[in-house]
Amino acid sequence: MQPPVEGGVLAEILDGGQAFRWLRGTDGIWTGVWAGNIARLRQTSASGLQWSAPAALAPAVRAALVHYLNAAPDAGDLADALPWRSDDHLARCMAAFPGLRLLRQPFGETLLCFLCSPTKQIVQIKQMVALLAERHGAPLASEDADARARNDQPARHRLPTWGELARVSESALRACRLGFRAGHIHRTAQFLADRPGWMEHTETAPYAEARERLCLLPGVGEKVADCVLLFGAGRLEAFPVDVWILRAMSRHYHLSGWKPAQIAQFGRAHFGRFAGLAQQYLFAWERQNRV
DNA sequence: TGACAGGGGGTGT
DNA sequence: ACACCCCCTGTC
Repeated sequence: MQPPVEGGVLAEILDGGQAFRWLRGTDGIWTGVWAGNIARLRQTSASGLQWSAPAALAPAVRAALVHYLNAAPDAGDLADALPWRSDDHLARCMAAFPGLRLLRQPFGETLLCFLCSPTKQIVQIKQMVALLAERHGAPLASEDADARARNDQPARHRLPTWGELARVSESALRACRLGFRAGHIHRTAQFLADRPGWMEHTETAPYAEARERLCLLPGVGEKVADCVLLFGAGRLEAFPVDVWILRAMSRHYHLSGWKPAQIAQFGRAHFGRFAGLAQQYLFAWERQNRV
C-alpha cells in the first residue's frame, strides 16, 4: 500500500475527529471497524504503514482499506490544489501535518457518529458508538471465535444499520450514554424507516441539495450535515464550522464575530473546491495548539 | 480513593 | 439567549 502518512499524522487521521471507531493498543497498533471490515494498522517507519486483517477477509479488507484511507497514489494532488501558495497560515498547517487526508467512511455510519457528537469530545463519542455497536450491532462475521475465546476478548460488532436502529427503543438508546442525543437518533431512525431510498438519494444528490436534506433530520444542523458529507460522502466542498474552526478563522483570518454560516461561506469561497480538506488542516493545527 | 463541580467539536425553541 | 443529558476531567 502507498505509504499514506508521516510521523504522528496517522493518529490525527484515525483519531482526530473524523472517525470514532479506531482504538490504539498499548503496542501502538490501531484497530478499526467500518461496515463489515476490521483492520489493524501499524506505523513501521516515518512514512511506512503496515496493515493486517482476519485471513478470511484479507483480500476484501485490502480493497476496502485503500478506499477508506483515500490512499490512491494521486491523493496528494488534492492538497496541492489548495491555495497554500497565497495563504501563509494554510501553508503552515499543511507543513505541520504532511499527508493528512480525509477518510471515506460509510455514509450511514457517519451520520450516526455525528448525531452523537454535539457538545461531546472525541473520547466520549467513541464510548457512545462503542456501546451502540456492542449492544445493537451485528457481530463481525470474519472474526475467529476460537481465537477470541483464547484471548478472552469480546466479539467485535459493526455499528447498527438505520434499519436496526428503527427497532431500538429510545430508552435502550439512552442506556448507551447518549443523553439527549438518544431522541435525535431515535427520531431519525423512524424518519428513515418511513422513507425507503432516502439515504441513497441524499448520498448521491448535489452538495447543496444533500445538505438541505440532511438538515431535515432531527439533531442535524449545518455543522453535522457538513461533517457527514465531508467524511461520509467525499464531498470536499463541505466546510464544517465548529468551535475550533471559529477560533481558527478568528485568530488567523481576522474574522472574529462572524457567524458560523458566514464562516462556512467564506471558507468555501476562499479555499475553493476542496475547502473541506483545508478545514481539516486548520482544525488539526488549532487542536494541536489549543490553549 | 472518592466526592464534587464545571463544561463540552451543536441543535432547536 | 438558554435548555437539552450526563459523562469525562480536573481538583480538592
